[in-house]
Amino acid sequence: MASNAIPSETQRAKLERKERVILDAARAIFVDHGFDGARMQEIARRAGIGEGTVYSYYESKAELMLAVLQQFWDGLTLEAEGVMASVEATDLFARLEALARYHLNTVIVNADFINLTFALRRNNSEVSVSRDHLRHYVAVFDRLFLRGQDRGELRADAVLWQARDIFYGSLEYSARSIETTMEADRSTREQLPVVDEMVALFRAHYGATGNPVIVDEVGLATRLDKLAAQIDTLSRCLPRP
Amino acid sequence: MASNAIPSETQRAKLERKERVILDAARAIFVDHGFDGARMQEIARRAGIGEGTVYSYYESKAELMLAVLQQFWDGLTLEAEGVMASVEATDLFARLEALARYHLNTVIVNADFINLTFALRRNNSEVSVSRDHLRHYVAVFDRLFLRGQDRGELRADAVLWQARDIFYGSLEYSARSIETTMEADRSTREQLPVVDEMVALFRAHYGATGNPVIVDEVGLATRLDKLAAQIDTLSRCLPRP
DNA sequence: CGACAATATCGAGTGCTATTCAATTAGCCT
DNA sequence: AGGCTAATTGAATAGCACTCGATATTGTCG
Repeated sequence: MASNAIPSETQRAKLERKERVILDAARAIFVDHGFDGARMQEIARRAGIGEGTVYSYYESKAELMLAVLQQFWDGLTLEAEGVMASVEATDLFARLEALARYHLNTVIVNADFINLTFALRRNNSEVSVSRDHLRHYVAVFDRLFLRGQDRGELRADAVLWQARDIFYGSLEYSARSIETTMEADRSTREQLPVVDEMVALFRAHYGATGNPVIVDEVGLATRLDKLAAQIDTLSRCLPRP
Repeated sequence: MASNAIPSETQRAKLERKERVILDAARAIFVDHGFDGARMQEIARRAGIGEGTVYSYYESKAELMLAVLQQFWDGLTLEAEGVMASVEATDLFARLEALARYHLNTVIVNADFINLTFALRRNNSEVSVSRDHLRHYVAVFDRLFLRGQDRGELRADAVLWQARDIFYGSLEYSARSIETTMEADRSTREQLPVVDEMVALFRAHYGATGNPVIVDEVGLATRLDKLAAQIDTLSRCLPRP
C-alpha cells in the first residue's frame, strides 16, 4: 500500500484522491444495498476503477465498510461539537437539549448508517476500531456532563457512563420507535416531546438537589394564575393613554 | 412444506420433532460461529440429516436464523413473565427492579443472541417478524407500567413508549458497557448499581408527585417573570387609590 | 530522450457456500 | 405386493469476495 520510496506530493495527492473516490462510491453502494447486498464489482465500477484495485487500497470488504463508517462518525463528531459551540447558552440543560435534539435527528436521518454500524458487530476483530470512533463521538456528551458536575449543576455522585448509556440508549431506541411508527414526516413532528422528556428526566434525576432551580411546579402555576388575575384587574383600572 | 393431505398425528409429531432437531442444531452452530461463520452443511450434519432437507423446513439460512431467534425471544418472554409472577411485592418499583435486573442479566448472558438479533437487521423483509417478537417481549414492561398508571403510582401523563424506550434502551447500552469494561465476573458485581440507578430514575421522573399535571418549569418561570415586569409597569402608571 | 525499475491497475481465475433439483428412498393405503 | 405421494439426499449450480500473473503507468537516471 504505502511505498518505501517517498512519492512526490502530487503523487500522494493523487492516491488520496483515488482513496476518496473509492470511499464515496462504497458509501453510496453500501447505503443503497446494505453490507451483504453491496457487490465489490459495483463499487469498483462506480469508482471507475478495476475490481482488484480496490483491494490495494482496502484489505477487504469489511475494512472498506469500516473506513466508510469511520468517515461517517468522524463527521458526526465534528457536527456535534459544532452544535455545542453554537449554543450560546451556558445553561447545562439547554446545551443538553441541543445535543439530544441533534443526536436524535441525526440517528433518524442516517438510520442506514447506524444500522450498518451495528451490522458490522458480527466480525469481532474489526469492531474495536468502530468502537473507538463511537467513543470519540460520545465524548461530546462526556465533556458536557463532567462540566455540569464541576459547576454543581449535576449531582456529584452521578456515574458518568451510566448517564451516558441512559442518554444515548434511550435516544437510539426512541429514534427506532419514531422511525417505525411514523414513516413519513419524521423530521420534526414527534421528536420534540422525546427530547423534552429526556431533558426533564436528566433534570429530575441528575440535577443537583440543592440547586436554586424551580422544583414546585404547582406553586409556580398558582403564582402565575394570581399574577394574571392581578394584571387583569390592574388593566381595567388604567385610564386610556 | 405442509402437506395437503392431513398426516397422522404421529407423522405430524415426527415432523415437528425433526423441526426441533434442526432448530437446536442451528442454534448451537449460530451461537458458536455467528451468522456468516455458520455453514449450512455443518448445521445439517449436526442435525443428522442431509443438507437439502434443511431447505424443506426453512426457506433459507436467514429464515432458519429467524426461527432460532423467535424461539429465543419467546423463551425470554416466558421467563420475564415468570419473574413478574414470582415477585410477591405489589409495589410497582420493586417489580420494575426485578424486571430490570432480569433483563440486564439476560442481555449480558445471552449477548450472542442479542447481537445476532440486530445483525439480522440487514435483511429488510424479515426484520418485521423479529420485531413482533420483540414487541411481545417488551409487553411485560408495558403491562407493568400501565398498571402503575392506573393505580396512580406513576404520572398519568407519562407516555408509555417513551418510558419503554428509556427502560430498554438504557439497559441495553449499560449491558454493552458492562460487557466491554469488565470482561470477567460480569455476573453480579457491577450490575446492581445500574439497576438501582434505573429504578431511582423512574421513581424521580415518572413517580406520581402530588400534583396532577406537570408543566414545563422553565417556560413557567419565563412567563412568570414577564408577568411580574408587566405588573410592575402597570402599577407605576396607576393613580394612588 | 530512452531504457530500466518500481509501482499501480486490471480482470479473468480460484475457492468457498448458500441454494436447487433430479434421482432415490420411505411411508401409507388398498 | 404394488403403486402413489411426500420426504430426503447430495452432487451440481450460481454468486460473490478475493487472488494473482499480466499489463500499463509513473519515476529516475544516464
